[in-house]
Amino acid sequence: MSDGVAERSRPRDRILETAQDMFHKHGIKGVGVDAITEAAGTNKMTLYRHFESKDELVVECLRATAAKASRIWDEFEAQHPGDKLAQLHAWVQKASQLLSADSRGCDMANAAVELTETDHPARRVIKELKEAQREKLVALCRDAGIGQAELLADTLSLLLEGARVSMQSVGAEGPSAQFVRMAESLIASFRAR
Amino acid sequence: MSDGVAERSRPRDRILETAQDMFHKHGIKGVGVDAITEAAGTNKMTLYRHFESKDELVVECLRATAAKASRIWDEFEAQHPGDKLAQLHAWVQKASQLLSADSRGCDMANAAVELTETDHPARRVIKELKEAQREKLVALCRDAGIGQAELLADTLSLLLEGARVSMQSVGAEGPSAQFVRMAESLIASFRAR
DNA sequence: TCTAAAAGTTACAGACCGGTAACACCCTAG
DNA sequence: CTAGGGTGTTACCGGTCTGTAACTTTTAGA
Repeated sequence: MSDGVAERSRPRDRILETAQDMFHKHGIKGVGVDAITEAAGTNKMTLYRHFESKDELVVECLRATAAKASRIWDEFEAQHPGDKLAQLHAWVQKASQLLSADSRGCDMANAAVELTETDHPARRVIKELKEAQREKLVALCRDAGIGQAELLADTLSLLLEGARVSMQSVGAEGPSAQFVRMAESLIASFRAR
Repeated sequence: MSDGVAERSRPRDRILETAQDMFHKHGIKGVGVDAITEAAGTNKMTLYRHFESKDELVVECLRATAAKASRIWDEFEAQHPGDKLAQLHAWVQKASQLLSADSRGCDMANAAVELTETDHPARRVIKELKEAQREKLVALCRDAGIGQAELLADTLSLLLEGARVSMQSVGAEGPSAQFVRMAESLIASFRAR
């Protein structure tokens, strides 16, 4: 009898994974630590033995999701070794998959919207992780031989960020439905210069 | 002795205006009705005499901000009567002003991120108001003589939406700093077709 | 098997939340 | 002047939240 998400692993791992899922679905302020621990098949005391506060748990969740995202970049390299342009197209393809169905968008962006306290510990790591992702995309564009790599990377970033939040306000049939077409024609346009 | 935001107007108006400001700054779940009424120079009972719940207050706030935004479109027409292309450039200019300093982005998008309950009354109006804004921009692009008006409007929408959320995660010096350049070169590119 | 660490259990503190009841007040229209 | 609606005040309800204390049970390793 498995608890679905929560297999019999170490409680800390179960809490981290369950928290990621619940924060994503219901928002950070929309889910309490009691609900997390119950869904993870453990209890509140155990959570507070592994994480010094809910805020720190949030930080760890964001780091974990960023680590998962980072692994996707490794797949790009594995699928198209050395072919940076193909990897860029793979990025577009992967990004478009994030826009299907009922996804609730980017956890880091959502957290930035939700956690308005300017001194919240998560704000630091959100900025760090987002900047790291940006530099990865810039490097990919540059290595793909595109002249204005920073500008293309930033444009693609904003398009994706916008598409992921647009989905949450008007749904997947809104402007975000055209993401792939926008991104591909942008890349073509930049390559033509 | 004026209370800053809260002049001596009708309590309902003060509550509405104060709530808009506080929801924008601290988020919806980040501010309680007590804090709103206190800042508005009134009390909780008066709030509940004018709004049947906090959720309904949120809805009214979103409608109010949308109405303000709608007034800006009238300015475009007033400043450049009949010249739809100039109005489109004015839109870009106005949009870029939303990206300066420490703005917390679009209230409707933020609310969509924050209010994860699928049956929240605000979700209806967010979708309605966002779709209305989209159609306005599509019409503007079309009337400006651009062929693929829908695609340009959607691209500009996603860019702005992305820029406004990017600001909240990495700040105004991130990708959103290039918004004007992106938007203008997009418009030029669409016009050249 | 014995031991020590990890995990579970129960109860609780203190704060905040949305929302309501009852009552006193004030200000304006008639 | 008076009546009545809008407003202010205080107190309260029931619920939820993060975080902690004290204690018991389970688990894993030597």
